[in-house]
Amino acid sequence: MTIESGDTAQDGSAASAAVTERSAETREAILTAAERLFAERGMSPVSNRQIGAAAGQANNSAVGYHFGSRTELVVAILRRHAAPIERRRAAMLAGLDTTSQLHDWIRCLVQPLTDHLADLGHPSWYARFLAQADIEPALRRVMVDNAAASPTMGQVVDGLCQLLPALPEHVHAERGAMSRQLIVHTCAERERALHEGGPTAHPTWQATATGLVDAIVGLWLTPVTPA
Amino acid sequence: MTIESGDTAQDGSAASAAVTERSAETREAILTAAERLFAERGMSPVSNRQIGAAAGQANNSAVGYHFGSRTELVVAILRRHAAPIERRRAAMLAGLDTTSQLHDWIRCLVQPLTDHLADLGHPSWYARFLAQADIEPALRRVMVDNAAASPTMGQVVDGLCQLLPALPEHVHAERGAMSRQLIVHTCAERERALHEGGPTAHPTWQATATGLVDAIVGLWLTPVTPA
DNA sequence: CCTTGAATAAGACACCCGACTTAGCTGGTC
DNA sequence: GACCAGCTAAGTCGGGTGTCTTATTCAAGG
Repeated sequence: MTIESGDTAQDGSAASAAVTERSAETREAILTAAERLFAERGMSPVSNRQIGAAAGQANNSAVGYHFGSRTELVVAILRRHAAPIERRRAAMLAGLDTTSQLHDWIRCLVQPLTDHLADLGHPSWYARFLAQADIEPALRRVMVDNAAASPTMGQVVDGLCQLLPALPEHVHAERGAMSRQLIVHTCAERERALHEGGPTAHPTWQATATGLVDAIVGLWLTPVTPA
Repeated sequence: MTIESGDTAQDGSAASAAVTERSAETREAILTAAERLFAERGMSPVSNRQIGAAAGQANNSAVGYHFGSRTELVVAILRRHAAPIERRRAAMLAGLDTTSQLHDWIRCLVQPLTDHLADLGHPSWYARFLAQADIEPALRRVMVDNAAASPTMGQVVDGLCQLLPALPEHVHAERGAMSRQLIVHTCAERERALHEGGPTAHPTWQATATGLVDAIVGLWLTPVTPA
């Protein structure tokens, strides 16, 4: 039998604390292993067996037992990072006021992720994982749904709309998509360079965020060539 | 025995025109099938057997016969599109002069691809294929090597360097990478939307190019926040 | 002490894959 | 006409994978 999605099984009263704790530990181990393997090799070529083995599980179907489907596994990885990122964004939003510039608002878009990546230390895999999930045709929908579910993200978008020049609806949508792509793939590229020991454009995640904010500000403020 | 990479086998004098032509036809069929399957499902989950079957080949190892390795298959797909794109870029470069603006040079970066995609008609898969190859860890190197081998690309970069404000070396590299990411993934996103019948930011590839050029110009002209 | 149920271990089964081998077909060469 | 080389068809084989089934461990409760 598989566990119902979402939380660990503690329905009724039968589940003991020790058991659920052990389960939670292996869940974490599986999530960590899966995130690493996905980032390194991509999603599809990594089998559930390999993930389980990398997580120290001898059971063939350990992954299937704790997470029903592949999609739920990905969602669980996203959720594990979403919480701290949301917390950072909420804190940054609280520091804004009516005198804040466009830079400050866009920084709320970028820095929660880069700070989180910096906090993860070296090596990290989350940025590359995000890039993989962003491309995988079957997972894009999960990505955007997960992003849309973020309450702080909505606040940032609202704030941006008031500061930005009036733009046609389709240009607004286009540049939003571009901003997302820049953030995800630039972070992934830097993380990859860090992992391989190659050269990086910026010495720190903080500097990377600054470069990204500059670029995205320019992207939004550039004039629209009429069709 | 496998064919040596590159062209079809016509060493010595034994190869007849009819045979090589038949071989070229199945090569084309395999390339077309592979490009479509890769774009739809990603690289790794698609097996050589499936590609061969989709190309109408009954042989298990048809792909392995015509293309030695997986990488060479990808390179062959890239090369098939590279030629017409190069041709377009060369023609655009010939139309530039000393009065050309930054917009015009950056258009030489974007429009050869978008025009090519428009020329492919509907449905096309090349943009999504590029995005997949850009992410696949094992294929990134092939991508950049292939791009660096383009002579017209070098001319564009040279032209841009003269028009752009003086930028620190690392910022220059960063924004170049961002430009590439924007082009590839924005085109992939539009192609995906076209394929799924969803809404698109722009009605045509031409308009998409204009939006991309605007964004990339803004990206390059935005001031650099000092560290 | 024995049972209960969750979590894991260990294995069985059918399936698909890549690599390899063999055979058949076709069109040119001598 | 015999021959040959390139291309394709068809099949074999070992290995990895997902799913399912059974056995084992372990803590809590009667």
